[in-house]
Amino acid sequence: MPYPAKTSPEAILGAALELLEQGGEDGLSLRALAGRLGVKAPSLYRHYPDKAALEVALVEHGNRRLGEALVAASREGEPEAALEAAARAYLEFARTHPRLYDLMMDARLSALASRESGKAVWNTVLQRVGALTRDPDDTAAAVALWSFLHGYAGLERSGMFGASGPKGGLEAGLRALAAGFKARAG
Amino acid sequence: MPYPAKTSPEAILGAALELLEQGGEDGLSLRALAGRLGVKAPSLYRHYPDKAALEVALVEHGNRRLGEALVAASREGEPEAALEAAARAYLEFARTHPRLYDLMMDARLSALASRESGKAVWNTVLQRVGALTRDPDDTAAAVALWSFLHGYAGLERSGMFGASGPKGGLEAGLRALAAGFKARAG
DNA sequence: GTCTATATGCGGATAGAC
DNA sequence: GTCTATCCGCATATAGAC
Repeated sequence: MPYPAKTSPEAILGAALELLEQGGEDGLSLRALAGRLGVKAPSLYRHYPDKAALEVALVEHGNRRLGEALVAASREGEPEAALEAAARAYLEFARTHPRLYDLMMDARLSALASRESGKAVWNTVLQRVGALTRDPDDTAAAVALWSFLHGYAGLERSGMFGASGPKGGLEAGLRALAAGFKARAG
Repeated sequence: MPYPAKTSPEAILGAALELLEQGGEDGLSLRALAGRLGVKAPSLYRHYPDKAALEVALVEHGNRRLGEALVAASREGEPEAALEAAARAYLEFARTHPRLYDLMMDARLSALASRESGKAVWNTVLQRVGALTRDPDDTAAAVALWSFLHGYAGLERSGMFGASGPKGGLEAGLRALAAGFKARAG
C-alpha cells in the first residue's frame, strides 16, 4: 500500500474539535489542524472541499451535542427547575466549548447547517419556556431567554464582568425572567 | 515646509470610526485606514505607537458616546419607561456602531481604557435598574439586564433570529425583567 | 512627518509528482 | 491519498532616505 490513508473526515472533525477547545484565540487553521493529524495541509482537501465545509460539519456536531445536553438537563420535574437546569447546561456548553459555540452562533454557517441538527436545541428551549407561559410555542419568551443566556455567556467569557464577577446576575436574570414568563400565563 | 503634517491623532480616530462603520466584516486594518487618510500605513506610527493604542482610544470614544446616549434616553419620567428608553438606546448604539461595539466589549481593550470613560454607561444602567428594585446599587439586576441586551444585540446582528425575526423577544424580555426587578423591591 | 522598501508572519487554496 | 512547492493575499511593524 504505497499511499495508505492517514486520516478521514471523522478524524479531521475530532481533531478540529480538540484544536478549537485547546487552541489559542484565533480561529481554526488548516495548517495547525493538519499538523495535529500528522499530515500536511493540502491533504485535508481530499476529505473536505474547503474550510467552510469543515466548519459546517463542526456546527452540526455542536448543535447535536448541545441539544442532547439540554434534553438531558430538562429531565427535572418542576417547570422552573427544569428551565434553570437547561439554562445552566446551555452556559456550561458555552463555557467548555467556547470557540465551537462561536462557530454555532455564526449565522452564515448556521444557514448552511442542516435544520435537524439545531432543532433539539430550539425545541427544548421552547418546551421549557412554554411550560411556564402555558403557550407551547411562545417564540417571544424563548427569544428573550436565549438572548439573556447568549449575552451572559459572551460577557462571562470575554471577561467583561471583571474581577468582581457577575455578582449573582445569572440567578437574578433567571429568576426575573421565570417570574415574568409565569405572569404571561395568567 | 518640506514635510507638512497630513494627518493627526484626531483625524486618524475619526477615519477609524468611519472605517469601522462602513468597512467589511474584518477588523480595522492600518493599510485601509491610512488609505482613507491619503497617507501610507507607516505614517500612522508617528501618531499612535501601535494598533492597540488606537483601539484603546476608539473604545474610550465609544464608551463616552454610549454613556451620553444612555443618559439622554433616561430622561423619561416613569422608571419603567426610562429603563426601556435606555435599553432601546443601548441596542440602537450596538446596531449603528456594531464593530465599535465589538471593540468596546473586548475585555483586553476595556482593561486598558480609562475607567471614567465607561463609568457613565454602568452608572446609568445601575440607576435605571435601581429605580425599579429600590436598591441604588443592585449589581445583580444590572448584570442581568446587561446580559440580555448584549445577547439580543449579538443575535440580532449576526442574523441568528433568521428571516422570521425576533418575534417580540425584545419586548417580552424587557417586560419580564422589569416585572422581575419590581418584585425584588417589594 | 512621510515616504519607499522590506522583514516577518499568518492564512486559504492549487498544481502536479508519486 | 499524500506529498512538495508555490501562489496570492492579508496583516503588523521597522529601517532609513528625504
